This record gives sequence, C-alpha cells and structure tokens, in this order.
Amino acid sequence: MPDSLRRFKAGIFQALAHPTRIAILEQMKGGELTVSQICERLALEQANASQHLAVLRHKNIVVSRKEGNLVFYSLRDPILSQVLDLMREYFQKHLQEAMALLQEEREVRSYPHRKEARR
Amino acid sequence: MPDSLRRFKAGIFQALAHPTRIAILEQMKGGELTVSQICERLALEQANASQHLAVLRHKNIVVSRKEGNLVFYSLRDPILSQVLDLMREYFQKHLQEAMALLQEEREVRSYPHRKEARR
DNA sequence: TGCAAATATTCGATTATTCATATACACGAA
DNA sequence: TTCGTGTATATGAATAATCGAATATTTGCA
Repeated sequence: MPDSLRRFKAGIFQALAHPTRIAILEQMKGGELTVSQICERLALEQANASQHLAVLRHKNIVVSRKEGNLVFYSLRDPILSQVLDLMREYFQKHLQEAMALLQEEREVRSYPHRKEARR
Repeated sequence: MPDSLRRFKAGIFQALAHPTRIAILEQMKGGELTVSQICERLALEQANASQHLAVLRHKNIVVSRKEGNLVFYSLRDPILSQVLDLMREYFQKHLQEAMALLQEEREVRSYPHRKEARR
C-alpha cells in the first residue's frame, strides 16, 4: 500500500481520536442534527463544537446542509457507525483491561515519571 | 454512553492515527513479526519502530512475546482486524475523494493561508 | 437598513506527538 | 565475565492539536 493511502487513513483515525468528536458522531447516529442541538445535548461551547465539526468536515466524515439559519450535520457513511459499534464490542470484551488503561492514564497524568511495568 | 468509553475509543483511534503504525499493523496481518523484520520491511529505524510499537502495546492493540533475543509482535484481537477491514472498505469506497483530500493537503502546505471553499 | 440568532473562524497559550540521537537493557555465546 | 545482537527507553527540539475568548459571517426579521 502506498504511503499516501496510509496518510489518508491516519488522517481519518486522527479525526476520530477525540472523545468529543466521538460523542458528536454518536449523536448523529439518530440522523441529522443542528449545531445547537449538538451543543445542547453534549453541553459543549458553540465555538468548541464548531471547531470539532470543522475537523470532521474537512475529512468528509460528516456532511452539512444549510437551511435558513441552521446547519444540519449528518454522518456521511454508515460504515463509520459500524466501526464505532465494533469498538464498543471490543471495549466490552476487554472491559477489565480497558478500565485499567483509563486508570493508568489518570495516574500518568498525576505522576508523569513512573515507569511501565515489566513484562 | 459514558465518557470513559469515549475516551477509550479515542485512545485506540489515536494509536491508529499514524501512517507508520498503520503500516506496522498491515504487516502483522500475516502473523507474528519480530521488530527487526518490521524495520526491514518498512525501512524504519529500530528506535522509531520500537517507539511506535510501544504506542500500540500501551493500548493493548498488539501483544509481544519474547523468544531469546527476539520479540515477536502480533495483533491482539481479530475485532481490530475487522475495524481495519471496515476502514479499508471505507477508503476504497471514497478513494476518489481521498485523493482529492491528499492533493488539498499538499496545496495547504504550499499556500497555507488559502481559505476553505464556501458551501 | 439595523438587530439578533446561529454558526464559523482567528488568535494565543498550553499541552501532546513525533523524530533523531544517545543510551540502557536483556540475552546468548564464548 | 565480556562481547555482540536485538530491543527498549530517555531526552530534547520541532511540530501539531486543543481550548477559551474574541471576532466574523450569514441569515431572517423588524
């Protein structure tokens, strides 16, 4: 596979790599939403939501449609919903480790110089 | 959905969000590989490969097995293969746009102050 | 026209990621 | 033990991502 394609893939994953953007995409599973609906449901600042939507838009992960004052966003391809569902399955399958991972991240934030456990 | 799940998903995507790591995972589809095999096939510096493998290991995306001097890496869970397969389907489906996106990125690098097209 | 609502963009400070370099560690053979 | 090979980690500089605050833009309505 050419490196250009890998960079494209990496770009998509990068766009998915933020909890807020994942939350936004989950909301859009149920269909189109306006920016203010997204802000309301997720308790986001408008500017912040707009920034994250811009990231998703630039990668063509979502599409927008303007109607009067409102901009409706929706998921462009249901494959991405499937991906998020698979990830939930993965998470549940490895729930114990997943929790440990999140805990570890918290600890790293508190004590940044502690070492990884030996295997 | 709890925010912990979103952070977990985001963390996995973050780990996938690098061309080199994608290349490494692709190599591992065929089965276990040692670090030096990976370096050789992808023309990576050993330290760089090790750094990327550490990222994948910390998210439990790959597992390692030591045999003498060698460390064999492999994909941990076939669900992640499924995710990668779904993403490949997505990429192929949108290949044309993908190319346009990559082209756009090149142009942005050359002329960083040009604006996004209006919709 | 002027105003208000909805959305988008810019800016600056902060934090995170990445790479190369150097160094450390672990193992097997001598 | 010492050496050589394979792998991992530490460090620091460069780059990129993030957030909040401020500002723009677009639209509908008076």
